[in-house]
Amino acid sequence: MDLAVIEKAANAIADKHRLSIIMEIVKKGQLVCGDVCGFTCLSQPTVSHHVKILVDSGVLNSVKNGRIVELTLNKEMMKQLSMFFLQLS
Amino acid sequence: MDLAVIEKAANAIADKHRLSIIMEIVKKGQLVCGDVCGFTCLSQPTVSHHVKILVDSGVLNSVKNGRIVELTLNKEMMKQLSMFFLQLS
DNA sequence: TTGATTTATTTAAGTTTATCGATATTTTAC
DNA sequence: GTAAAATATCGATAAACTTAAATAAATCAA
Repeated sequence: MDLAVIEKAANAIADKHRLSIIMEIVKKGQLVCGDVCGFTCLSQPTVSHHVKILVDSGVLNSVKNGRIVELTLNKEMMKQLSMFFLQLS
Repeated sequence: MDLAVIEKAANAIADKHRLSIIMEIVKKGQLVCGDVCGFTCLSQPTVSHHVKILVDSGVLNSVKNGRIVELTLNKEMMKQLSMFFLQLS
């Protein structure tokens, strides 16, 4: 378990807007970037910025499909995080 | 599961120095603030600042014992975090 | 009580992050 | 090829964070 991975993932999660993106993906299964502008009050460049942080950290998976980007949760990362905190508890 | 709790805990964890404080406590069982100045290269006020963030977020427990502050891991919080990510995986 | 020790607070500088308007890039539709 | 749509990048600004020096507060020891 690489601590740098944990640190980066924690940083991605440690934001109100990014957490709400995660929870919306959990609810819907997947999202495209444009959806995020809808349920948050953020501009498109700001959404793009937050999505980049989530994807770069490994919290979200992104698949480019034509001109849209489909976002899903990286469940493998969720499992790793769960195991990490389980070991600490 | 309150998302604000998750956000605050994630923020506390999302820092190299704070993560190393956590891991040192895991290894040793407990620490006093002064110890942290030893194994990190941080000044005493900086350590105090980081410890405050960790305690305020609920990641660490602190017990004042005379003039020293004993720090332990809040395992209940670790359990909550583990469960949160387990549900997402 | 005086001096030493441990932690907290204040303040300020430097760095990073969040935000959005403007613009660019990529892809689709016509 | 042109226009529209989805996302990314750039540039600027404001807010937040990290850090440490200086200082304060609390407690212990002699």
